[in-house]
Amino acid sequence: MGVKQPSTADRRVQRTRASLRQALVELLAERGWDGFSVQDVCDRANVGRSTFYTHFADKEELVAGSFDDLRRALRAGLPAPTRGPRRPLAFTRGLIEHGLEQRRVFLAIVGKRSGLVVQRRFRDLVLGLVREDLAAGPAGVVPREAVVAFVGGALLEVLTWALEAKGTPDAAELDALFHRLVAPVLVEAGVLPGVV
Amino acid sequence: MGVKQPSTADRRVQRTRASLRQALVELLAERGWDGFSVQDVCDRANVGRSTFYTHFADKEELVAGSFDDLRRALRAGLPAPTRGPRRPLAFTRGLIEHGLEQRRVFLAIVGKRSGLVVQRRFRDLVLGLVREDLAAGPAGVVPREAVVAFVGGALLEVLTWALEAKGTPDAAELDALFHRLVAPVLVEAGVLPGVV
DNA sequence: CCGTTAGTGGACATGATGTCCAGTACGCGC
DNA sequence: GCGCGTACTGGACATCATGTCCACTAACGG
Repeated sequence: MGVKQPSTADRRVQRTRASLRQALVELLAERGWDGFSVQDVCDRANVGRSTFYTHFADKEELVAGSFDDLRRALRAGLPAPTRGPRRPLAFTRGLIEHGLEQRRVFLAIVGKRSGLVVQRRFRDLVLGLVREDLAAGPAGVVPREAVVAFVGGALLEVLTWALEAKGTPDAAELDALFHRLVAPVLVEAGVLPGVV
Repeated sequence: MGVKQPSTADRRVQRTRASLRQALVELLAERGWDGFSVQDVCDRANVGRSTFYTHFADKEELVAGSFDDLRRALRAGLPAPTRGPRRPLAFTRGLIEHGLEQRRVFLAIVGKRSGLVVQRRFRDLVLGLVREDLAAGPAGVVPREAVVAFVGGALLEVLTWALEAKGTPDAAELDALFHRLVAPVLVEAGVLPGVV
């Protein structure tokens, strides 16, 4: 899997990797996943192609790290756990904001010019966040994973819809819209205490 | 786009295309989208590779036809419009049944060994069916397309979850589960007349 | 300041794609 | 049935991206 022979400490290594990641994100936004080759990434990053392969096995392995960063950012941005009833799926606000800000990149991830690996990775990230969030709540009547799939899928597609929409939607409104639709689902699933 | 110079009437053409489609579906189920080349399809179908290109521009164009067939099958399988209130999203039953029957193929379409084109095409198919279905209902408070995205995404992921689950789920139960979760969404969106 | 480690760039093998063409065989209409 | 036309054959070609390898150079860190 990992081909990372170079010792992470070395400055040269850090600069090389940073350049490559940067170039990758730019090219992804500009041309879509299939729109550029490893050679292109190296050209833009000013890195020899053979160097690329001493760090990453392929484009996919390179992109993986960026997703880890994103995941960390989204988890970090959560509001402090206040007292009282926790608002479920609070992370959606950050996700939606981030998505609308970095619209070009997210469109490349989620849109029709994406690549399977990228899309799948993003989907796993979103489903993972939903899963973690719901894990905190009470067990419901419906299988937990079914609810995760239902809610995660809905979130993914609503976000995609918003990103592909013509105008620039408002993050707050969009988040409210999603929560309006998802709340009754959580109640029905018994995950959220609601009108019994 | 279409490279179909051969006249569709000719028997040779029909046999050739049928063989290719058949081989495609088999290979898709066996090896996943990236697991085989145009050459492989031709070998299995007993068709010259150059012949392939006189019919289709690439693997993607070949697979497109199969999806058209699937869409037609799913629309045809709907119950006759009985009097009284129409049950919304009735097509899900057929979709789920079909998916569980043809599990291997569907896993190849929806699973992690799929290809972007295939997944995207299937997603469009499902969202299209949802859109058509909801179009029949009353306009709601929430943007129609948002509801389509929400419901379609949820359906896609629940189906994926079921297909990837270890055991063999029951189609009827699964359909009931989905409808249980989706019903309150339709009510909230104002698409389904419910408890006001 | 020097030894170690990373980066360079070019060569090479591989494998898939898509195009083209001359020859063959098969279906269709007469 | 027969022959005309069209589809299929298969192999050659050009192209392109991948991934590996290696001898050489540069720069980091102790």
